[in-house]
Amino acid sequence: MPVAKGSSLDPARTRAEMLRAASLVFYQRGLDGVGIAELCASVGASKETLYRHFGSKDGLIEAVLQARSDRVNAWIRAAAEAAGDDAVARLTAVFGVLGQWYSEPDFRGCAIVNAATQRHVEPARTIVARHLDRYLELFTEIATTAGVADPARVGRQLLMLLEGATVLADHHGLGQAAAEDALAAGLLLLKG
Amino acid sequence: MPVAKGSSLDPARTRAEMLRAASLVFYQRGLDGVGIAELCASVGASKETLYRHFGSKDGLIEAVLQARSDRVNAWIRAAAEAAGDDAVARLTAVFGVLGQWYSEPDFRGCAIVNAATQRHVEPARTIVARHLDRYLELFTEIATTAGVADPARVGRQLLMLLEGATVLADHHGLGQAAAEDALAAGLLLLKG
DNA sequence: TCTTCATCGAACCGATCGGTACGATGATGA
DNA sequence: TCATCATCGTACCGATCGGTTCGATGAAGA
Repeated sequence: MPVAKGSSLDPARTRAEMLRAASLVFYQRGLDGVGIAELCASVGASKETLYRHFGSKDGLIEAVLQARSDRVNAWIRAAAEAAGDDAVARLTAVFGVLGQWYSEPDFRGCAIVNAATQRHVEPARTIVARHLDRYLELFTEIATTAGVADPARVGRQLLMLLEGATVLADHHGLGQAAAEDALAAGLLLLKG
Repeated sequence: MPVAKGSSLDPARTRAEMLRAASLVFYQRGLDGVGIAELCASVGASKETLYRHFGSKDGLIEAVLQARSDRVNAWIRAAAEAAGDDAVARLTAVFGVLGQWYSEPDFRGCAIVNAATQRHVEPARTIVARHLDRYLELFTEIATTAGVADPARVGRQLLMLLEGATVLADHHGLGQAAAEDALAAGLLLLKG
């Protein structure tokens, strides 16, 4: 049998699959660019199931953004920690994975920042603020390790380079080159 | 009499007023966040007039973005040129006006970049690309004047700082401080 | 076996949207 | 004076949207 009619699989599995599909399509076409009905059809679920899991479209969006923020943060953190304790090596590793990301054919900028741009409402603004805070924490650590005079400021400046590089990679076709330029500027900041 | 019923004023004046109102409300609430009917009501015009001037909502959006890009470019250029020929003074002037902008209570990031994020279609992407090109031209000029080794790269890095500072000012409540941090980093880049 | 529960699929709802059509109104220029 | 034109206001259209409801179906646990 292809798909069961009743309770098909693990409910948690269904929920995760919805999150995955929604994350992809929201990122590619925007939060208002895809409807609930189409989204449900794409994962073979019914609206009722979606609304039981997420309550509303905004609830789904919030869950999507939170999951994506967690995933990106883990990804960047892992790259930094795999590079060891040296500040230069860690920063190089971070912009290295960013460069990979920028080069993906479906890259469309930062999904969390993009979403907050489309929905000027509290939940989205809160999630993007926390997302940036986690970046900031990492960059401030790196700046501290590098022994710069004002690690907090250098952390903010590194974060600006990251976000700026993301915008240029998206809207100016720079791709990997954006990450390289940003890294070069970041290394200069670390040297003081 | 409050408002005339027939051809009220200069048609060009009506068009400009529509552009102004649309620019504001699209910026504050997003392209999909405001409908044509409400927009027309807010300027006391009829839908027929709007569609005669702009053809479609997308046509209106395109005109709004183009006008805003021109206005921002002129604003930044004027600030740079008023600062004289010195590279440091010019860069300081540019981030000075950016800091003012970031401090405005209704600041919501770069309207052109935001719009391109909401509409992944060609016209918007083209306008944002040209918008960034004009920034890049200015920053490359400044880098050249400063005598850095690779003015094109430094120009891109300065643009990243601008876009990154814009994102942080919007989503992290940094306001003017974002411009100051970005300027400090930019000055370091100009020194090589 | 019987009950409970998650699920599907489809119908349905009210609201809103972008866009069009039309009659009435008044300003402009011949 | 008369025709032209831009405009308003309103009604209307088809489509789409987020969200709800309901009967049928089947899996899991008592």
